[in-house]
Amino acid sequence: MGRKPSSKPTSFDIAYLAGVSQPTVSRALRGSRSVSLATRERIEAIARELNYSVDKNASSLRSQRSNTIALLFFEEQTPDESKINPFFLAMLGSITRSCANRGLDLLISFQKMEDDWHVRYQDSHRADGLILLGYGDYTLYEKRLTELVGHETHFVRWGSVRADNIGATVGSDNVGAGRLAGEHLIAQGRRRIAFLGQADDHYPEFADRYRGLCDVLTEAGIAADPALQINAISYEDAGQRAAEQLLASGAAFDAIFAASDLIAIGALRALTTAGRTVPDDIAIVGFDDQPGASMTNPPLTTLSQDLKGAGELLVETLLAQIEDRPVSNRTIPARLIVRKSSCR
Amino acid sequence: MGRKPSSKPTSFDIAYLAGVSQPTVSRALRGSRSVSLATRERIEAIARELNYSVDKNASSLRSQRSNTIALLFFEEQTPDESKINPFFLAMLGSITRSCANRGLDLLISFQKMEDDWHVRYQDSHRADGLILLGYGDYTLYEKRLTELVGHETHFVRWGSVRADNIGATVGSDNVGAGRLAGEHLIAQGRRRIAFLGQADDHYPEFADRYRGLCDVLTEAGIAADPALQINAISYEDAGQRAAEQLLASGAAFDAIFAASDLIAIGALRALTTAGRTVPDDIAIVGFDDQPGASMTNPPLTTLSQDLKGAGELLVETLLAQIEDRPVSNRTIPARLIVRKSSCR
DNA sequence: AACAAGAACGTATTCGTATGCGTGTTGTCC
DNA sequence: GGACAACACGCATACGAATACGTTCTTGTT
Repeated sequence: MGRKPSSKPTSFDIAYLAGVSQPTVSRALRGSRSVSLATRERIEAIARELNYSVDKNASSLRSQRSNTIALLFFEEQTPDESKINPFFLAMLGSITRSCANRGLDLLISFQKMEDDWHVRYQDSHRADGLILLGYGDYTLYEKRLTELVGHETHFVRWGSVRADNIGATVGSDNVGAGRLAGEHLIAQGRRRIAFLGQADDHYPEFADRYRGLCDVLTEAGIAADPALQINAISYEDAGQRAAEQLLASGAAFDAIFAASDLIAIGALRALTTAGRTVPDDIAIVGFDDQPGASMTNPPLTTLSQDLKGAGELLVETLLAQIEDRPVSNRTIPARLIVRKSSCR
Repeated sequence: MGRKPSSKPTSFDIAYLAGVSQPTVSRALRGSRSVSLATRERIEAIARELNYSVDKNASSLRSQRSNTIALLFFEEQTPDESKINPFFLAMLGSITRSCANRGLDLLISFQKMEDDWHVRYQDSHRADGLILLGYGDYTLYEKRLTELVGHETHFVRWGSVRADNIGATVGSDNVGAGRLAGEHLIAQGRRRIAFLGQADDHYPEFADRYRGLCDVLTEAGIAADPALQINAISYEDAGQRAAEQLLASGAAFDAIFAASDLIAIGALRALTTAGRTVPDDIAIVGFDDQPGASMTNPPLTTLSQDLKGAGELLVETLLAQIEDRPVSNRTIPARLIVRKSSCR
């Protein structure tokens, strides 16, 4: 049995004071059924009084479980600025909340892909698994992801959910969201709907949104016109340039579905500059409902992704993987937020 | 000596392969001078080949050092949304970078103050120290901070740097920044400069900015008019209301120094609505240089805080405290960004 | 009454690394 | 040539909690 309760109390100190052995303290505090209620309550009282807290390192070492997950951001852009995508920041909030609710610690890093994540986080037992948040060209990362799988690293990523994905994926139902946008615009009497955003495999989420739009157009008996799809990555300038390009092409259109709010805002500026009015001449629908979307002129109709649900699902999926429960990819429905920019 | 190199290699496996003892491996990998160069290189080669990585838990347990710091956000507002202050998000980026450079892990949490931080993070040896980022009424937190000091918790906070602060503090030179704003406006020929922002002890950073302005006015032989100071917390509506109040008061003024960009943007809107032109009638200077400050109409003159330096200094100060080196409060100079809103 | 089963613990050991202390070997200087 | 220091390691153990495996009482069963 331990002796004098020194500076930082250990489970031995508690054991001594409670007149039991150290393992009993450990069991009691973890709520094991094999400790009598009376003993447990006595131990808990002493622990509370001493302000005892389990040593995380000792606990993790013995149990081989850190109850910590690592959140890794990877973006290709970001020259050297700490200009983080606002969408992921909101996601960050939602993930921290989910973790806190489950008693998990959260490590974060914005390190580039060059590093050996599995070594740094999982092999060193810092974290039990990884959540990957990225944006941009996914094909660049496939090699890396394959490596992670090879090392039996637990991870979940946010992105476009497809059957052939490497690793577990959670993402918005981008196709469904594209449909919502299309249906709404058609209901508003629009027929010539342009899409501003990359539509190739390098940006699968954007491509999915475009596909949803095309599906709905086809079902409504409207042919999707490839001339109305203009590439744009998710920045205002890109949106502005894309809209200018669309205007310059001379193609007729009465609506724009932008793959992100930033693109939409850029397009809005280009249209206004060109003398087109929104929503009278052209309806616009954005994507993300980012702060500021409601403050444009006119306020932007957009699609809101369920970030709270996303964080929850990411953590839940990762946990399932860590605990060897069956894991499946999951999508989360998006919600249409109707504002002035799409309604005459 | 250890035996068969099993799944996850340990220092024993390496020791066995290198024909040395485990402690020698430990020392070699930590770069101890008491291991010969030849031996160290041999060990390093084997470690690399086995993809060995030191077990963080075992290491931290033995050395009583986690090489991890915890970043805690606390805001009073935030209904339940994950609406994080953009300024702190930028700070987050800068802090993660500093930590990465020093090989530190970063834990983050948005938990409210109710929790026992010192217990959760330091007493459990999750982290060696805490960085506190907050906004709003500091007086609310003093009790808590005193508690942290009482528990000998290592922490640094971001905020107004004053001699009587509880705990180590790092912050912008708000007084100096206020002076910069004042000097600039006076140089532009302005004489009646209003200040929009709280100026009481509950928002010491704002109060400091106001004081810098007042100092410079006094030195220029201009009496600071208390009627030109209107309270406002850091939101657009607050800024708008404050400006409306100022207009309604009938007080003459030819410039506004807003305690934050959000306040400035709100004020800008109020002025425009009231038919005043910026910068011809009224010059405006904001604070923070937040993304979007350059996109207002006219673009906003503002003060930019050195976030990169801030993250660096926060981490450095915390580390000094952890390692028992002398710690002193530090301020960081702000930089004036001149744009159209303040120049005729 | 004898025995099985379970409750409620204790004992010994384990997780993987870091560190205090001791030891053999070499070199060197007078 | 002997003494002493520096070097390069090994040995034993500590860090603090979790866990495999017994052991001791109860209690119930037939």
